[in-house]
Formats: sequence, C-alpha cells, structure tokens
Amino acid sequence: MGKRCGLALHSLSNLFPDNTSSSSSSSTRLNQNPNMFHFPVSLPCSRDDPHDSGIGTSSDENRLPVDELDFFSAATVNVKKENFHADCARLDVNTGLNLLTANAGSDQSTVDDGVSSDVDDKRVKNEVAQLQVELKRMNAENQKLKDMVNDVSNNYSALQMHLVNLMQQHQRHEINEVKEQEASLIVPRQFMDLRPSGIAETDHEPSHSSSEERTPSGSPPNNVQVTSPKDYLKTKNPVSQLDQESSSFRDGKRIGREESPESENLGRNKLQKMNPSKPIDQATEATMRKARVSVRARSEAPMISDGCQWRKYGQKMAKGNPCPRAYYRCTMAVGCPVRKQVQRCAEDRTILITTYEGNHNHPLPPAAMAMASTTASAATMLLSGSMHSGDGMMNPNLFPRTMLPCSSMATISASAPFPTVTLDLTHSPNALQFQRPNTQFHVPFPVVSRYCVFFTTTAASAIHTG
DNA sequence: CGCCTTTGACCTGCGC
DNA sequence: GCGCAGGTCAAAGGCG
Ligand SMILES: [Zn+2]
Repeated sequence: MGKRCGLALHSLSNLFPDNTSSSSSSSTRLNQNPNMFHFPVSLPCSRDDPHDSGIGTSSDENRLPVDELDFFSAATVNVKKENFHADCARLDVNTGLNLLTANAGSDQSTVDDGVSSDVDDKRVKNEVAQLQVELKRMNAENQKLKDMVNDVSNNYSALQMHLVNLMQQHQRHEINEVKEQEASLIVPRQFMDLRPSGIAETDHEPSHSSSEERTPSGSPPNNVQVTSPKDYLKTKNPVSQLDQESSSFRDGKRIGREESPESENLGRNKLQKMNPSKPIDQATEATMRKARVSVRARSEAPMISDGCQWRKYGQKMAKGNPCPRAYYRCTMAVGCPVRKQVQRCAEDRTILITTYEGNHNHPLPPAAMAMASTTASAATMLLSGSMHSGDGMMNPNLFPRTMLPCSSMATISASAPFPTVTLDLTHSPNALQFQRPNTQFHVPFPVVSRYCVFFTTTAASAIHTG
C-alpha cells in the first residue's frame, strides 16, 4: 500500500516538482520505475503504474492509451492535482507518506531518548493506522479515477477508430471517382471474375488486387454488399459492418484451400488478379489489406507489445536471415484479419522488424490505437499514392516529405509484392517522444498531416514498449 | 480448462 | 513438372 501511494506521489512530484519533503525519495524511486521516464510519452504509465506496477507489464501495455496522450494526460493531471492539494490540506502528515513507518519511528526514538517510548510507539502505530486507512481510501479513489479514465479512453479510442474509418471512406470515395474513370478504360480488357486466369498483371493499380473473399470463384461479380451464396454459407460469424469492409476472415477455420477466402490475405498476397467489374471500394479494401507497415525498432524483447493481443500461428526460417520469422494474428476479436510478422534484422539482431498487415475490425484499446492507426493510414496512403501515381506504385516523394518532420525514417517499398511502408525507429527515438504532443493535435483532414500524426504515435508506442 | 506456443505438414505461387 | 520459398494450418504439449 505504501508502495502504491509512494508511486502515486512520484507521479505527482514528477508533474509538480514543487513538492517539498518527499522530493528526495521521489527522485530516487523515479529511477526505479523506468516507466515514469516515459510519462511524457504515455500517460497511462503514471496513471496505472501506481496500481499495476506489481501486476506485470502486459496488463499495463494493454491499457496504455498512447495515442491519446495529450487528451488524457491533461485530464488526469488535473484530477491528480486536485487530489494532491486536497490531501495536502487534510493531511500534512502525508508529505511523508512514502517514507512512513521507518523514518517516523526512528526519528521519534532518537529525539525522545526512550522516555516515553510506549506512548510514542502507540502514537506511531496510530498514525500508521490512520495512514493505512487513508491509503485505502486513496486507493479506492484512484481506482475510481482509473475506471473513469479507462471509460474515457475506450470512448475515445472508439471514436478515433470511427474517425479513421470515416476518413478512409471519404478518401476512398475520392479515389473511386478516379478509379471509375480508369476502370471504364480497363474493363473491356478483362471479364468476369476468373480468378485462376493468368494475370499477366502488371504493376498497374493495386486496385486490381483480389476481392474474391466476398465473391469466390464463379460467383456473380456484380454485387457490392452481398456475399455470394457460397460465402454466406461458409460464414459462421456475423461480421460487423467494419468487418465486411475490411475483413475477409471467416471463423478462422480454413474450409477449402482452393477457395479459401481468407488465404488471400497473406497467402495470396501476390495474387493481384482483380475483377474490374467488382465494386471498386472492395478492391480498394483488398489492397489496403495487403498494404504493409513495417516497423523497425531496437528491442531486446522478442516482440514489441503494441497493445493488441496476438497469437502466434507459425514460425519459419526466412531465407537470408538466420533469425526465424514469427507469424502472429490478432486475437482481440474473432475474425480480425490483422496479422503481423516479427523478425530480427539479419544485420543487427537488436533491431526488431515488425510488419503489420490489415485493419482491425473491432474497437481497440488506446495503446493499440497507434499501431492500428498507422496500419490503416499507411494502407490508405499507399492506396492514395498508387492512385496519384497511377501505376500502382507509391509516389516516393510524398512520404518522406511528410515523415521527415517526425524525425523517423520512412521508406516505401514499391518493389515488394505488396506495398510496404517501412518505419525506421532505430535512430532517434527520443526526439519522437517529445515531438508527438505537437503533432498530436494536427487537424487531421489533410491527409499528409494525418499520416504524420499516426506514424508519430506509432513510433512512440513502439519505443515505449520496445 | 482455456489459451498459447511449438512445430511438422501442407498449400500456393513462382522460377527454372 | 519440379523445387524452392513464403505463408498457414492444426495437432500436441505447456502453462496459469
Ligand atoms: Zn484486431
């Protein structure tokens, strides 16, 4: 209990360095808690750590609303400040809270020289008891506040997800207009959804990516929203609207490999046959699923925790790299299509390369918003770049220009079978941490600045957890 | 008991 | 057609 309170005071002293007596002990413990150092980056470290410091990092990370740092940090700071002042007003004894029993007892005994040691002991015990009661009460308050912050965080994350999706839809609308014009020129050259047909597909438009997850081979190609009868029968779990937009997953079971609708997610990533007669937004979404975001970060941990829950489903030795590549899929929701690959860099084993693919089809905890937003934004941007360049390749000039202010290195690989954005966070992570609040409140409507925001938050998240 | 990891087998696309 | 490489599945076992 004393630990909790002490840590709470640390966070306060960290925020309000005008603390008087407890400052020394605060500073010492500050070093013991590495998370506190990250406070400017991730609010919930200070919010939850006083409670969860002994629970483990995983639970902490799952709750870290890295993405909405500024929003919540402001709120939480105010709350804690109020508590702090209130406590000071009521209990000036509390300034020595984290020092408590040992110091109090020793001071008393040395000064009074044992004349009334029993009385002093009783008094000390009473004080301790009072402090313990007070601690309990404060813990309860902390818990309440924590719950409140969690609620707000969840609401915020849900809203942000919604916003991201709206933005993507809006952008897709614009893209579709262009695509329709292009498609009108392309359609005569391809018919029907003959998936096995030889593609001879050029690098032209990722929009030719497969959308067969909703229209398996042989299904009528002209339906926008309705799944084919075959697909409908295979679908066991009703998917949300988001899911229908972004997920080709069924129930996680492969029904038939030759027509497995999910296998196109990663397994058929080179299969870019596209039915031009299919709805363009479907093609866009399929393309976005294939867009990858690769994050390079230095980490001794086997995997950076990005706030999501992952389940490992495979591991392979990749050619040219002595380190195995691990495959994970998101398990936060049934049928979430998001997958990631984790592999150490062959040249520098301390660098962890995490590649994300797909968009989550479920609400995310705040800590997961950064990476999820990054993935979604990258997919959108890649698509946008392909549209603007018109040849399926991302315009490489767009991205570096937007990313450099965020002091991370981002590159786009157009030569890969699928568009990939690589974020290199191995150079100046700290700069990212302190730039993030500035970019956090960028007005998101310009696409460029939105990317900057999302990638910056991702960088901070990866650094924090890595 | 449920969830997770491990790991060999399998599938698919691609190059020769 | 064959082999290779990437990706995925699913049974078996471990763990809390
Ligand atoms: Zn997910």
